[in-house]
Amino acid sequence: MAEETDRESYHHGDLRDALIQATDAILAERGLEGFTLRGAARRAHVSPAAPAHHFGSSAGLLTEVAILGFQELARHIDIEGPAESPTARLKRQGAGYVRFALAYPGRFQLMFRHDLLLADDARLAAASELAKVPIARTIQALLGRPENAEIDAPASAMILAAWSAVHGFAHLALSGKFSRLTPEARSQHLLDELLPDMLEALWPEPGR
Amino acid sequence: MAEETDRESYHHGDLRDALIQATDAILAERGLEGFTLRGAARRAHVSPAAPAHHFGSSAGLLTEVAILGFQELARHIDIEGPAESPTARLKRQGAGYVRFALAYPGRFQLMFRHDLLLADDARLAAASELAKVPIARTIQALLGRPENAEIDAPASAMILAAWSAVHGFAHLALSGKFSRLTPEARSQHLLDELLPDMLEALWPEPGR
DNA sequence: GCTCAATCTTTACATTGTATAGATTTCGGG
DNA sequence: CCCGAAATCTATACAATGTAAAGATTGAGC
Repeated sequence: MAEETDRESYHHGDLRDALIQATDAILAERGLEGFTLRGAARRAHVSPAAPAHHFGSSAGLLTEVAILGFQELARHIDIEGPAESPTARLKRQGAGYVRFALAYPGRFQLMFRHDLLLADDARLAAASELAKVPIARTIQALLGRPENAEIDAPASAMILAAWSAVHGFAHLALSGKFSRLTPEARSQHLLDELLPDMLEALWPEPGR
Repeated sequence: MAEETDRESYHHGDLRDALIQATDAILAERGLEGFTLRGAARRAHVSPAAPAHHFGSSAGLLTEVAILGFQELARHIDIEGPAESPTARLKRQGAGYVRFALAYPGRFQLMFRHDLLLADDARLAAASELAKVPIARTIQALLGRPENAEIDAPASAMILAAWSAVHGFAHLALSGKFSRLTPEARSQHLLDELLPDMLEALWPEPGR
């Protein structure tokens, strides 16, 4: 089975982007386990060694996809909503975090597999931090801090708590630890029942 | 480089257990990325195909190791301690969870990689549930429920919250998301500072 | 228009998981 | 005791993977 390289011109034109798109598509269709560097190259109609020139290695390509993933995650968290209490906002953001993880499990799992990524890539670290910003802002409001106040120790602990709780929930869900339900019904049940209940247990809404 | 199979007798004697031990040792020494089925076979001085007869596949062997991991995790959580408030006990158990993850990262990561395990193995599921029991017991006490009371919805939400928080913390730590510190100092800092602060933010100790 | 660097292919290699078939040993029933 | 069958392990083989090395092709700047 020869590698399909039926292309009109020798040069691809925009191989770098094509490989990133191909990888993202594979993650969506077959999950992280379904990804291989050669598979991505096939999908972009280039030879197995072509990706190396643009990304150095498999980890280089995956790092680019992970960066896009963190940016997309930030967008899922930072959704606009009605005027609401800080705790309600925190819950909506937490739901956004988990909704992203369940909707794009391949992307999400990749983003935290630092054995597959260029661990000390500055842009990756920056993108990762980016996703934390909206949560941090809400926590500050929840603690009654003024806008743009410095993040002190209690606030930082609370941010870590919120992040860990939703991340742990998402990761446990994707690891199959909540799976007594059918796969289709599960996502909705997780988002509509389990997650709100958990968040309510951690940050009770005053008017309840 | 031939596979080393210098053994006095044709049969190994206790290959099944030897392979489990070899795998666990590899996880400890080189992490989960360092594991290969052939490597485990080499370490047990048998041929590459020998494991298949005892475990069917790589996932079969790893599942056995994961089961042991969950049992060991349960032991790390269920440590005896001085008489204390339920919140204090919950924090000690949470610290046990995270301490296990940081001390045995290879094991811990494996336990939640259901792409590497026999996902619907009953014994694995049981071992996984086992680790949740001590936490559930403490939550019941924290909510003022009588001993051996049924777990109602609020309790279940709280258990999920505690589990998710410590699991998320551990997973984020192992994914390198807290890594501004040197690797040696990090574990202690995480366990002595960050984690207690986070748990204190979620379950404040009355006398503080 | 020429040169050179960028881009991509070809080929090759070590390594992996595991399927298949054969060798060796153990063990229980006559 | 012994002998056939089952259990256990080896040998061989194969398709796939990541990527290194060397060669082919193209485009961009002078």
